[in-house]
Amino acid sequence: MQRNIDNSGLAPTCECEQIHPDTVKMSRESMPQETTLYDLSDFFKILGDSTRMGILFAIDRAPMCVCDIAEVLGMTKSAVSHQLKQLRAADLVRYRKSGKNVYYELADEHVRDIIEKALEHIAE
Amino acid sequence: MQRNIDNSGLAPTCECEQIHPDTVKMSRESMPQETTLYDLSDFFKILGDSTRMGILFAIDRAPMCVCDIAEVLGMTKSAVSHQLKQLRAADLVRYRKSGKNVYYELADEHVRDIIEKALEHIAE
DNA sequence: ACAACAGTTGAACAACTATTCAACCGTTCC
DNA sequence: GGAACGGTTGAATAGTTGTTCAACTGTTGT
Repeated sequence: MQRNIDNSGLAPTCECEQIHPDTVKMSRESMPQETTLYDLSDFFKILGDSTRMGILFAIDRAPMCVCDIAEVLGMTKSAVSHQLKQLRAADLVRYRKSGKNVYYELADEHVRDIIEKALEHIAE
Repeated sequence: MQRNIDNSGLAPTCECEQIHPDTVKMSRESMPQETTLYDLSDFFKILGDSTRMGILFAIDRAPMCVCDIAEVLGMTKSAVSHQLKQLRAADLVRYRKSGKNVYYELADEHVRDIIEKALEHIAE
C-alpha cells in the first residue's frame, strides 16, 4: 500500500509561513495517530472497488459459493477469489467450507450500515 | 478509474456449472444497478487514501486554509490542493474564498457518521 | 487410484493514482 | 505597475492494484 507520510527523518514542510498558528496548533492536537489514519483508509480502500462492492451485494441475502458469485458477476472464479481474499483480510466476509464448496456471507451489520450511509450521501 | 466489468460485448463467464441456480437467480434479482455499484465504490475510493483521510481529520474542528492544512500534515501545498480537488468533487468538503486564502471545512455530518462507523469496525 | 471439479495462489501485465515539479492565476500591498 | 504570496493545475514519474493465466490443493465419486 502506498504510504503517504515520510517517516525517513525530515518530513517535507509546506513552503509558507503559518497563517494561523493557533488553528494549526489546535488541529495538530486533535489529529489521530498515524496508524489510525492508515487503518481507516486501508479499510475504505477495500470498499473502493466495484468488483468487491458487487460481491458484498451479491451475498447480502444469502451465503453463496465462489462459483455462483462468479456467475452472478460475470467474472472468473480466480478474479473473484482474489477479491474475496481481501474481503476476508478486512473482516468484511465470513466463510464456511462444505465439501468442495466454500460459502461466503457478510461478516456483520457494520458493513450494511456503512454502505447504507454512503448511499444516502450519494443520493443527496 | 478502473472499470472492472467488461462492456465490450461478451462478458467473461465463469467456467463452471451453476451449483445453485435458485440462489444465483435470487442474488441476480437483488443486485443494484451497475452505476450504483460504481458510484458507491468511487465514493469509498476517495476515503481510501491516508492523505485525504488526514485532511478530513485536520479540518474536522475548524475551517482551515490550504497552507495550514499542508503545515499540519507535513506536505506541500500542491499535494494537498490536488487531494482537496478530489474531496471537493465528491462533495466531502466545502470551501470559501477570503482574500488570498481558501478555507476548507467538512461538507456535512454524513462524513463524520461514516468514519465513526468505520472506526467501530476497525476497533472490534 | 484416478478423473473431475471447486477453489486458491503466484507471477506478469495493463491500468490507475499520488506526489513532485514547474508554470500559472488572482489578490494584496508597496 | 510590480513584487510577494496563497492556491491551482498539467505533465511526468514512481508506486500500487485488478485481472488473466497457469499451476496447484483438496474433496467427491467411480
